[in-house]
Amino acid sequence: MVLVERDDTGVTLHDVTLHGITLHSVTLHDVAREAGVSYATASRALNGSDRTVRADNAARVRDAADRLGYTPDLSAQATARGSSSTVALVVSDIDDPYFSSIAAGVTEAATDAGLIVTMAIADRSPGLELQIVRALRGHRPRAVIIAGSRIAPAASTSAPASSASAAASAAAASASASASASDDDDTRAALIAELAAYQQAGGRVALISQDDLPFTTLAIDNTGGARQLALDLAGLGYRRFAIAHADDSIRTSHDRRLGFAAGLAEAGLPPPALLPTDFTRAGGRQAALDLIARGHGDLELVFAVNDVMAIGVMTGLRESGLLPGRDLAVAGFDDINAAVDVSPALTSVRVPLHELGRRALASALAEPPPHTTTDRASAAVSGPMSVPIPVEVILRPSTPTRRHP
Amino acid sequence: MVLVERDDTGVTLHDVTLHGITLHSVTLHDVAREAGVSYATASRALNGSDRTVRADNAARVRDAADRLGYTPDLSAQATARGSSSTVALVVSDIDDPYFSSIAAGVTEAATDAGLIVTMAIADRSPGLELQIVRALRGHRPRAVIIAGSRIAPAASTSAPASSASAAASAAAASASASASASDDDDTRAALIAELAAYQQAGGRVALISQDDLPFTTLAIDNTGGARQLALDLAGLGYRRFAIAHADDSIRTSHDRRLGFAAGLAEAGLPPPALLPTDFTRAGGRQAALDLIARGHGDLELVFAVNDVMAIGVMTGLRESGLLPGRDLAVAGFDDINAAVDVSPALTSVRVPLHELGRRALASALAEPPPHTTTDRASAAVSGPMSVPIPVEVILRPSTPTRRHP
DNA sequence: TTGAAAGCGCTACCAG
DNA sequence: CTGGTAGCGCTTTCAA
Repeated sequence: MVLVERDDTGVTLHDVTLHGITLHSVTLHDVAREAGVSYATASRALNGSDRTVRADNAARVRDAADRLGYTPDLSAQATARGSSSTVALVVSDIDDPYFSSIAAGVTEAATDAGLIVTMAIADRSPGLELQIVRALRGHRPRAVIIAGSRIAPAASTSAPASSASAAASAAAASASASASASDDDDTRAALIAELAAYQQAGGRVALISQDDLPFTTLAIDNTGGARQLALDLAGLGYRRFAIAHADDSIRTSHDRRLGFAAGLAEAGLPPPALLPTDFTRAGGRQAALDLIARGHGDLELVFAVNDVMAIGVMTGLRESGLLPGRDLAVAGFDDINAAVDVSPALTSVRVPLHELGRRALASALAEPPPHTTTDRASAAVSGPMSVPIPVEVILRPSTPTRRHP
Repeated sequence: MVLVERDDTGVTLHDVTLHGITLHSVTLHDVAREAGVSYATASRALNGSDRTVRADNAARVRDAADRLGYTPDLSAQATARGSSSTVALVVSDIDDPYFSSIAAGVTEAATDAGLIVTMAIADRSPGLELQIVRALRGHRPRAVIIAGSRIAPAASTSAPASSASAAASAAAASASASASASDDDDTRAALIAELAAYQQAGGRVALISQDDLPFTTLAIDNTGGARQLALDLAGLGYRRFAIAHADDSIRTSHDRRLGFAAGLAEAGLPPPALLPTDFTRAGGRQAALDLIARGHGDLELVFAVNDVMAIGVMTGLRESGLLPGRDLAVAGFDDINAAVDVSPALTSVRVPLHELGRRALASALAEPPPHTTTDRASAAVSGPMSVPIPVEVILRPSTPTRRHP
């Protein structure tokens, strides 16, 4: 199966015939022979950590290496070393600007660290997410970063807002959330177990925006940001609000909704009307359509718990013949790139998505090892840390200063 | 370094102490012992291709495997098999909706094929792209998909349109393109060599929208789409056009520009004014600002060679006090998700990005092996194929039907 | 500082 | 159909 043929230049080629395909590549062996040193020395010169190779030998090896076009086989390195040079990134939906910005940050940081990222898409399903994390184990990644879990599976999504009044729908949302609670809890427990095992095996994990799991988490200040937004909007003169939000099983939605309500209360304003819907652009649009269809009364502003929804709201408003910003103000959360592309530009709460990605990787890598051979207790001592990610309100034309009549 | 300890359940744990970190994982060895069969049999039962394991044995092995929580070490598998289970995806900028949609498609298809994708970001630099492809080799991916190369490096980007008249700038753009041509050519040649070597080694490659390289390519019908767009727009009553385009070294821009001009000619209309600028949102905005600043005369419509630029144009128009669609129509190309979020919704040429990603992976995987051991000539016979990707004009409110005065 | 050789976890050959 | 075993390409001890 393996035939080693030598040509006059001393270059050795390994031709591995496999399934009828001929692979062909330069190995460390070839480099060593070409450089006239041993296998071990070549290894040390090229990828060794404790560098104890004489300068001239090292040079000859490096020389031979790139004369031959040698690239270390990372898989082999990984098996030999017991740890790979990859990090795994799990996102709900790479086609969502929120996640693609995070992915950009993670990838950038990984590249800087000499790591390469493997990406998987959980499609907003905790079940799939769990499955992915399991499959990922096989790659023995140095770290796994999960962005955007804790999204209710499709089945448990709240009933469309169209079918009921705001108040009734909110109740329905809670009900459907508890209906699937036990399934969700199972998945959640399994994910925790999986991640814990992975961590035990030396892996690092960082979660983005899921402060309810016992792992290092980058916690976006959803509550504080929404609260501040409410306060700032009140300062602009707004008095009557509605919130387009998703099922409470989506922590992000839940926290932002509560934070916003808290800010309103703090400003001495009445509680907002609730517009329960999906956590998507379509959800936002539908919420707006329904709202206008049944009459929005004296409502002045709709806060959607994320920008994608807010953009949906703007679209829905327009389809209903209303001009966002003028007839009804709109605000979102996340400050995705598109926030400045819509018109009027969208007021939002800026989350440093790109930076968040960078820091997620950094935090994971910086995590203390699970335990050293000598000190098994240390792991328990330094528990999962929470990295707070501050956010910032960005006022834009979608919420113009309001002159009260 | 390796100590094997056996506990009463028969489970064996390998504790590998490395750099002071203790890894810990279940190997095939453990599974084999737990199931009471040989190593080889366990391997066959779990991941073998030619399945010749007695049913009861197979069952016992599977059983043991998930009792122990065994996951094959993919790196080890890859070294042993000589081929990995990953595909590499190189995109210019994952935070750009064009690429993130493609990435979603590739990832989806990869998951379906049981492959996992490693992603790298070339940051729109051919140099970086080359570097990445080189680094990727180490992972021995089954296939590499490159989306969006042939983007001029920052240094050779055309001069800002603001500094000159449209005509003069166009000349400048060509000039700067040729100025950096030799550097570009070097990089290009190196990339081709690298990819060819990779292919020789059994790898598959698919390129998206770079029909000038000798590899399987998914060729978006840029020329035809732009031509059809021009024709349709003419049908709507438009007569005087401008094109916001980028440096001609960016093939995509070049082809779309020429296709559009051809369509105009075909419709018996005068050639478009040229607005050379950057291939980005900022570029589009700047082009619009400059255009309005020096007076757009009787211009009726601006075609930007991609949606991101078109959205920039709309923003620039608004900043100049013009209403896109009413005062000046705007059209783009790509039909990214955001095209329907802006207002008025953007007329564009739909490129099936998600599907494109799926097909890119499929095409790469379907590629004939470079050559079999017996038939070295076959590779030359079945050269690189070009997979045409049809596009479709989508008319939206940013280009309302025009009544001529 | 170097070379020999024993691993890493797994696959695939060869006898039986 | 099964077990033994020689690889895969690399790292890292261990003596020299």
